[in-house]
Amino acid sequence: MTSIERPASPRHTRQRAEIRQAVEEQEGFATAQEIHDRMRHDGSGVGLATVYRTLQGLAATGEVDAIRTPDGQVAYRTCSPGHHHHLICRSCGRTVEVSIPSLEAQVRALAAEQGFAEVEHALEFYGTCTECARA
Amino acid sequence: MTSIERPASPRHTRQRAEIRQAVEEQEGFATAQEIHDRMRHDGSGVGLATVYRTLQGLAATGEVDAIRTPDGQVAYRTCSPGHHHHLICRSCGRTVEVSIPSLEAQVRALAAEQGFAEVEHALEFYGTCTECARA
DNA sequence: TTGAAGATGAGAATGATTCCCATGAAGATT
DNA sequence: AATCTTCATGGGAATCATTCTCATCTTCAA
Ligand SMILES: [Mn+2]
Ligand SMILES: [Mn+2]
Ligand SMILES: [Zn+2]
Ligand SMILES: [Zn+2]
Repeated sequence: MTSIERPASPRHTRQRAEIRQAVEEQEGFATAQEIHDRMRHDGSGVGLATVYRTLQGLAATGEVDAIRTPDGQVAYRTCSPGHHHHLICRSCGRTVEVSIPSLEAQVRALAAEQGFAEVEHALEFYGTCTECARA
Repeated sequence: MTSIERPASPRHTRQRAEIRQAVEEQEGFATAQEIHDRMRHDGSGVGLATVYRTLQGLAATGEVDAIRTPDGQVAYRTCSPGHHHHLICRSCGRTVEVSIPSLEAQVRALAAEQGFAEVEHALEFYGTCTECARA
């Protein structure tokens, strides 16, 4: 039998480095297009498709977090390691990482109770931060 | 000053009735396109745009629940009233409604703690149900 | 240095959702 | 019931984020 293809470790390229840096510099979440725009504005010539591909890759390995915004777009951000969720300001994008240990426990309990396996969950909070509240 | 436009109560039309019924009959969540397909298959001549518009309206009034699937599409379902979340089977679509009182409390606490206002959250669980597990 | 496996970029293609607008119905008013 | 105003409908075009294609570079192991 042939062995199952294992994803080779990604190659180190200038583009990948630039993209990684762009995501690290930014505050809050940004979409592939927004990141690409900023890179372009800063003189980079990286292609949009490459930004999409690379961000997906980084998200797959957990190097960056990906969420789906309420309007359906995917947004990325460099986050602290480990499982956590986000409290995001709808108007300015300010993001606070939050972890809810008791929730994680209940999720496992509920899943087991219902006989569900391999349960994943995505939880994001959207609100208005103090700053934006007075405006 | 002019009064702010208030959304007039929607008119009762054959299409709206058909769509409402289609959503009620279905099990689990379905996208506008899936619902439209099924209606078409059952002899209805309702237009796709109308299905999209109507489902959005029903979701806005809370008459149906709308969620965004992991792959980005919007799916609808008739649910029991009140705030709750869903445990959804990735392969067969079977859906279980769950409510997590302690989570709701912590959300309010976290929001207040961080000074965020008008915080909303969406939480859905995706897993494999017992049935689909043995297959 | 070479070559094979990958990565890139430009533009085309996709696909869900929204828009547009001419036409058809709902419902309030005579 | 006839009329009128307003909203709803539908079908096809338009959007727009994301993915795909593929010819052309790069990386990196040998
Ligand atoms: Mn985070
Ligand atoms: Mn429900
Ligand atoms: Zn803010
Ligand atoms: Zn199942």
